[in-house]
Amino acid sequence: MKYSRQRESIREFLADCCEHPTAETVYMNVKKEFPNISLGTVYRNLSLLTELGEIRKISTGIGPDRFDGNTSPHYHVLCTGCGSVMDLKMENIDHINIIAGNEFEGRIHGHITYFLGTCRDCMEKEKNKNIS
Amino acid sequence: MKYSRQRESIREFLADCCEHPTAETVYMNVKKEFPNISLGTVYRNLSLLTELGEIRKISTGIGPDRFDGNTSPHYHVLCTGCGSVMDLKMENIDHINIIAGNEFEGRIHGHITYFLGTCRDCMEKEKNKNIS
DNA sequence: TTCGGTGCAAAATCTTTGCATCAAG
DNA sequence: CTTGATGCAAAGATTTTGCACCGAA
Repeated sequence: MKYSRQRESIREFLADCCEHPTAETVYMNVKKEFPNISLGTVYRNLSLLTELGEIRKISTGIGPDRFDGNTSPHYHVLCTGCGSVMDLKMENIDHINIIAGNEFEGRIHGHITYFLGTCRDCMEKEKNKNIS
Repeated sequence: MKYSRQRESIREFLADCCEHPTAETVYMNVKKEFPNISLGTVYRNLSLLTELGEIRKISTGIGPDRFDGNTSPHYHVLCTGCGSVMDLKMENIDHINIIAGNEFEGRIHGHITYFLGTCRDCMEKEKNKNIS
């Protein structure tokens, strides 16, 4: 594959970014370095990097897809209050693949899981609402 | 909520349908009974029924959302070969919510999980390809 | 020089919505 | 009657793609 400065910039942005930006957010940020970059290029490179396994795509079905520069195996929580996506520090749960495979007449390769929850900030807000 | 024959037909189709149709597929089928029904009405009712908990929405991020008339707790496999979505008979894995909550500074309500796999048909096809 | 990558804009895909009309209560 | 639901079509939101040009090798 041929090198491209735009792709490199996207990769770097995702590596440094601890949130889980959408394509649009990546676009806005990479635009600072490459004012002429187009959204199409961002999408093309995000797909490419996802296929190469250099970044991960997070699809929750709620709003646009998000991307994660951290490819080490880990899970996410989607806060149902504010919609933010956070990393989750937790032990491996790959055993659920075995459980799923027990009565399935095919092969299970893996799973996609994200948790639904309420983040600390939203819990605060709830608490304050109940007081007032 | 006011009764509507269209909504009832959508609900019935999903209850009888053992696949996991997309909105488009629901539309095509309900059209047999209500030739004038519009896709907008189908979407409106699918959202409504999902909110009421009478059907479930399955978002995999691959292709359009799918819907499931079976609301009893169960999991799905997405065949990476043919894209079909199948029910999975398996024991409850709600303990992963506890695991996820252990080091999270908020509350975990639940999880969305689907498995990736190869269905029996696609395994057959793979086998035949290797022979020929 | 070659060929893959880019920018741009148009299109494709999926879903939601405004509005006049229809039908359930 | 009243009000929510429908049909239709237009618009929204997100993502993909065709094509001429540019830049990495």
